Amino acid sequence: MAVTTRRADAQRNIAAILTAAAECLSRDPAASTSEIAKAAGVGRVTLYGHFPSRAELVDAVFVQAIATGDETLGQVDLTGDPRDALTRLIESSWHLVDQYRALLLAAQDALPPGRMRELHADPMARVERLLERGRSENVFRTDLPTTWLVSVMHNVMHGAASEIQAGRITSAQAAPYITATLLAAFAPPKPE
Amino acid sequence: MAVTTRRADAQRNIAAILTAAAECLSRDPAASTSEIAKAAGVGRVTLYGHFPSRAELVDAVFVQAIATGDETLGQVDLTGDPRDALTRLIESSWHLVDQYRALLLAAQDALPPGRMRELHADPMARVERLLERGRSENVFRTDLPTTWLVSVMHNVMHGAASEIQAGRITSAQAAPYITATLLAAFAPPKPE
DNA sequence: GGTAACTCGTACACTGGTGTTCGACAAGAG
DNA sequence: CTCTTGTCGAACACCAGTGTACGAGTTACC
Repeated sequence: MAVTTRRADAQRNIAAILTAAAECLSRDPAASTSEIAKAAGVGRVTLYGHFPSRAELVDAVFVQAIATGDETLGQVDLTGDPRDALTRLIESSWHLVDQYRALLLAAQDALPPGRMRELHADPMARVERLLERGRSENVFRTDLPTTWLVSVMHNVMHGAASEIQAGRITSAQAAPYITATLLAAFAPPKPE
Repeated sequence: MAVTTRRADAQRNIAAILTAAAECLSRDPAASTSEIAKAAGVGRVTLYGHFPSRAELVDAVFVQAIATGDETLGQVDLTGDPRDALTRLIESSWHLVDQYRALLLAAQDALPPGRMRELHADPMARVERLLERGRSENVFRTDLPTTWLVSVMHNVMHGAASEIQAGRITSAQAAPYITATLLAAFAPPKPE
C-alpha cells in the first residue's frame, strides 16, 4: 500500500480503531461503524478516512487476529507422539477459538465467501501437516480425508464455543472434552 | 389456537405462504416478506394478515419442519446394537439436516435465543435416549456428558453441510464420513 | 511559522427492509 | 342474496445502517 509517510497521529488512530473494532466486534458481531468509532475515541468520518468500508475494516481486524493467533500456534511443540502433539495444538487452538469466536461470526457475514478460508490457510496447514504425520505413523486413521478431519476439529471446537455461550458447559471443561472427543475420532478404526 | 372458522381461501393461502416460505428460506435465509408473498402468489398485506411479523412466520415454518422431520425420525428402528441403531439414526438425521440447513440459519437470526433449542427438544431427546442405552450396554463412552455427545453429533453434521455447500465433499460422501467419525468418537476409550 | 496532512461534527442521500393504513373489490358461508 | 371475512395494491412512516460532502479547526512535520 506504499505507506510512504503517515503522520504519527494518523497511525495512532488507525491502531486505536483496529483494537476498538476487535473489542466491539467480539462483543457484538454486528457492531456498527459508529460504535467502533466512538469506542476508538474517533469520529466516524476519520474511520472512513482510513478504511473505505466496513467490510475492509472487518477484514483488517481479522487479518490481524489471524496473524497473532498463528504466531501463538507457531510456538506449540508439534514433535513427539502425534497424539500428544495434537493435544497441545488443540489446547492452544481452543483458546484462540474461544477468544475470537464472535469476531469470526462478524467476518462470516461481512467478508465475501471463501475469504475466511483463505485467511485460515496457514493455521489449517499446520493442523494438516500434523495429521499427515500421525497418519504415516499409524496413530491417526487413514480411512477418511485429512480435510474432513480438519473440518471435524474445526466444528467440534466451534460447537464447544456455542455450548459455552449458552451456559451449558464452562470454558475449563471444554478443552478436555474436545481433546477426548477428537483423539477418539481420529484414532484408526479398531481391527475388530 | 381456536381456529374457529377460517374461510376456505384463507386456509389455502396460509398453507401456500407456509410452503412458499419454506422454499424461499431454504434458498435464501434472509428472504424478505415480499419475496415470500410473491412466491406464494399472495399480496404482502395478506401475509401480514396471517402472520403478525416475519419472525412469527419463520417460527411457524420451523415448527412445521421440525414436526415433519421428527415424524420421519420416529420411524427409524432404534432397537438392536446401539451402534447400528445410531448409524440408522444418523442416516435419517443427516438427510434432514442437509435439507433444512438454510432454514435453520434463517431461524437462527429471526428467532429469540433459546427458541431453537426448545423446538429441537424432541429430536434431541431421541438421540439422548439412544446414547444412554448404548452407555448402559458399554458400547458408548461414559467419560463425557451425554449432552456433549449430542452437541458433537449436531456440529459434525452441520459441519458436513458446510463442506457440501462449499463444494468440498458431495452429499453422498457425507453420510459415511459422519457415521465413521461419530462411531469412533462415541466408542469407549481404549483400556490402553 | 507555514504548509500539508489529518480530524471533527453535522448534515445529507441512499438503501432495503418492516409493518400499517386505506378504500375498493372478491369470495365464501348461511 | 347478503353480509362477513378476506384479499389486493399502492402508498406511507419508520428505522438503522452505510457511505459522502463540506468547511472549519487542529496537529504534526520541516
